Amino acid sequence: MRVSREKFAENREKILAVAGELFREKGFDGIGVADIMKAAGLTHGGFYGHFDSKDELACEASKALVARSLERWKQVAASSPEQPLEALLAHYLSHRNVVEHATGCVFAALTQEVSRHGPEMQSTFTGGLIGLVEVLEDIVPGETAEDRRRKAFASLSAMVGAVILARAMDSSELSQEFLAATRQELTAPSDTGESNKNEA
Amino acid sequence: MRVSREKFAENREKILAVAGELFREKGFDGIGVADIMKAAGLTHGGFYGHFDSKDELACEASKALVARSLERWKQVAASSPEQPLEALLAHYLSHRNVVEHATGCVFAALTQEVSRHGPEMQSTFTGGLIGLVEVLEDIVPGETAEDRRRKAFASLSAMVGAVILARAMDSSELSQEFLAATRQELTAPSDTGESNKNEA
DNA sequence: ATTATCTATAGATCTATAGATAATGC
DNA sequence: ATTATCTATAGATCTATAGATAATGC
Repeated sequence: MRVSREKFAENREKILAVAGELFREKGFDGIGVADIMKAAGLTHGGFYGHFDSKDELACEASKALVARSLERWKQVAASSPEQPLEALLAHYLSHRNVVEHATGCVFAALTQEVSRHGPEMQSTFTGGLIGLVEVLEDIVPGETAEDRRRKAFASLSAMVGAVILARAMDSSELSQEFLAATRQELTAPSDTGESNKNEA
Repeated sequence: MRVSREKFAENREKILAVAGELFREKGFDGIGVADIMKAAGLTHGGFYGHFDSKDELACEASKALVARSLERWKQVAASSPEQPLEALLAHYLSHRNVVEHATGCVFAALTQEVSRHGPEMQSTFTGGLIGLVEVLEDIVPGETAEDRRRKAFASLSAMVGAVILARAMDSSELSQEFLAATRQELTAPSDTGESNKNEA
């Protein structure tokens, strides 16, 4: 029954990968250790050779997901040097990210549970989200660094918020409306009433 | 042990009120029927005289919270006829709404769990969120109804997103930055690069 | 010999129910 | 007599552990 040292490391990664999907799909409380191990092709008892507790798994899986998400954002932004913001909005505010919970954005799936967990998980999410803000700071328009930082925080709020609200809709038309409206406002905002007062 | 018909109705309301707070604080899966009843000053077994199941309670409590939230938004907007949007942003993007989960916005607390529940709860949240969009449609700036509807969807995404992300931060300075940036961008957006090209 | 996994289970927790209890309301 | 609540518990589920098993690696 024992496996090689290499296979052991592979099994750990498999558990982390499967847990990352199941946590995003069902929430930290919505899936048990036994079912995660079964999905990884292992038995329940073997879990505790890899992790001390379910909470440790939740922290490790979150770290991996947050790191991967940040890498992905940097890739997408770098892949379109002409229009990095537009590329990121198209990537993030997508139908796929609304319906595919298990493989979609970790922040859109699990952020509301973070404050109910320990400080380690909160630290992971804080670092990841500020990382995304820093990606946005370099690509949002704005004359001063202060303008861009403010716009980065507000844009990230709108992006994650739009996907979370789109996921709560019971109609795909309404989901799409959250995505399209946010995408458009973050690229070419309509009149704000603060300037260009050329109303009828 | 039996109580009057009037007290029975009072007890039901008490259960709904206590459940509304505990669900928002700990999530639907984070609190049990026994603890909800204890918090309401009743015993576990008595619960099933009021509701058929925990899921029915979750639906009823959500309906009440969503309805109350919508009422509150209308009140706040109506209370400042001169600057209804500014009043709503100040009300919603507040420190209180970040730290007081049990009494704060139901959407900032529970929206991520909605898609894991049944269609009834999804319908409740959909109706509530579209109600908030309609409140915003009447008070956001914009020349056409289409502009305002788009801005309403995008603004709601940003508002709810900002509170959710602020709640995940492990530093109150960063929480505040999400709130302040979103509030400012939704009232007086900075340069977008699409117009007013007066850069250095 | 060491160790990664498996089988089996302890102990805790959770939803829901059954039957008893006692106060209400016809 | 009806019924709202209480006590007690059944049955399911979940985390974590103990001890057995068998393959690896010194």
